[in-house]
Amino acid sequence: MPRSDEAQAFFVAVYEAIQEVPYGKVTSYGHIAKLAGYPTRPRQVGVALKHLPDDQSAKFNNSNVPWQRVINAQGVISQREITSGMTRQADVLRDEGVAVDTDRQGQMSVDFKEFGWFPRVLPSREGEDDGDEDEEEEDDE
DNA sequence: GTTTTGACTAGGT
DNA sequence: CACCTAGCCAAAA
Repeated sequence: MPRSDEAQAFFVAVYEAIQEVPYGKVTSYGHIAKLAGYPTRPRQVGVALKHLPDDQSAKFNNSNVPWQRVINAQGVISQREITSGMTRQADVLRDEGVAVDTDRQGQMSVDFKEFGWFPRVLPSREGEDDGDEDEEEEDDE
């Protein structure tokens, strides 16, 4: 629970933005920040998620906010204090049909190209030179 | 009160 | 490509 009203407003904006992420897709903290109207605070998005209530009776909680669809701009599930949380996130994503690959360093990455929400959050614009790019869908803003 | 931390990012070296 | 830095700002210490 945020202490100030201001922070609470931010939390709410973030949670609502996250609820817009479609099933089976992922997006970045930065993109959520922009969508919520606070383009300079991707970091605080992480804070909001960290404090997402488990309490199912709360207006926003870990079952009505698809927290698992938010990963970092590099397409990787961010490391956090509670390591098991990462595993759980990967698990839930796979359950949605999102392919999560774990590399040697224990980094769990998602192929943004295939599962990214908005194309503009792609970490890099590879493949545009040879035209294998699968082009974007449309979005609204 | 003040200081440190951190589920981030874009840009610079 | 691998690091480093500066912004960021709510929580926790």
